[in-house]
Amino acid sequence: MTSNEKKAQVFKAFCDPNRIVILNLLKSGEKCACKLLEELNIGQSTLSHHMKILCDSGVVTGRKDGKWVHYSIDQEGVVNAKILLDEITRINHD
Amino acid sequence: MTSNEKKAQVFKAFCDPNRIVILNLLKSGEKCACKLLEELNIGQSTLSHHMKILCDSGVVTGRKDGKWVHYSIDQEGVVNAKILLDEITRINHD
DNA sequence: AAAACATATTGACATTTATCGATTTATAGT
DNA sequence: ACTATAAATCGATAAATGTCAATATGTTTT
Repeated sequence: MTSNEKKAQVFKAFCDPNRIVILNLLKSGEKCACKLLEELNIGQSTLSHHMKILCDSGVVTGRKDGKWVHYSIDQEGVVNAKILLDEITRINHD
Repeated sequence: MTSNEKKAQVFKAFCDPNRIVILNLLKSGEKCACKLLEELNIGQSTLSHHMKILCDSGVVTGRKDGKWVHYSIDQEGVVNAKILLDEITRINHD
């Protein structure tokens, strides 16, 4: 994967409405997939698919605990996304 | 378009490698489409498609000047994207 | 060991997106 | 008016994405 593909991957976290809803649910703290599933009108496999994209972006992490996976917003990943956004859009003053 | 669809639309600007390249070219200042086209290995209609997505996101603006359109990074749109990113990822401490 | 539960993976399908070439629209220069 | 140039739009196609139902994997409980 090229450097630009990696950067693009980070922002895929934010370019689907369902993932925005999921992130919004995670703002109030860690939640397991089954809890997220209750609040969304999507199937279980679809949720799993979105969680994979969110984790791949680095913005969310999953903590496995027995049969549950508890997902939360990863502040390190968020900072990374913010730095990236800044780099991508900062004007050069040479 | 729902509120979340609008938010998602903003980040579409950043989730394609070619658009990251385009933004990178615009960091050094305003450029017309024909200049961008020289530096990219894509067809003219494809570039036009990407410029539409970038403009729709608010992160880029086009200034028409005769037969040219000069594109540049729109700082107001950038600030909007940064605020959105912050809102979407900020943890609630209640 | 068997049943129940949480999550991931697979396969299928529909929608969206990226891409191109051709055409159209608008502007500039001759 | 004609020609050339810049950019947008259109139509087609291929690739990627979102979605579901079914199945598989791993864990807990009985």
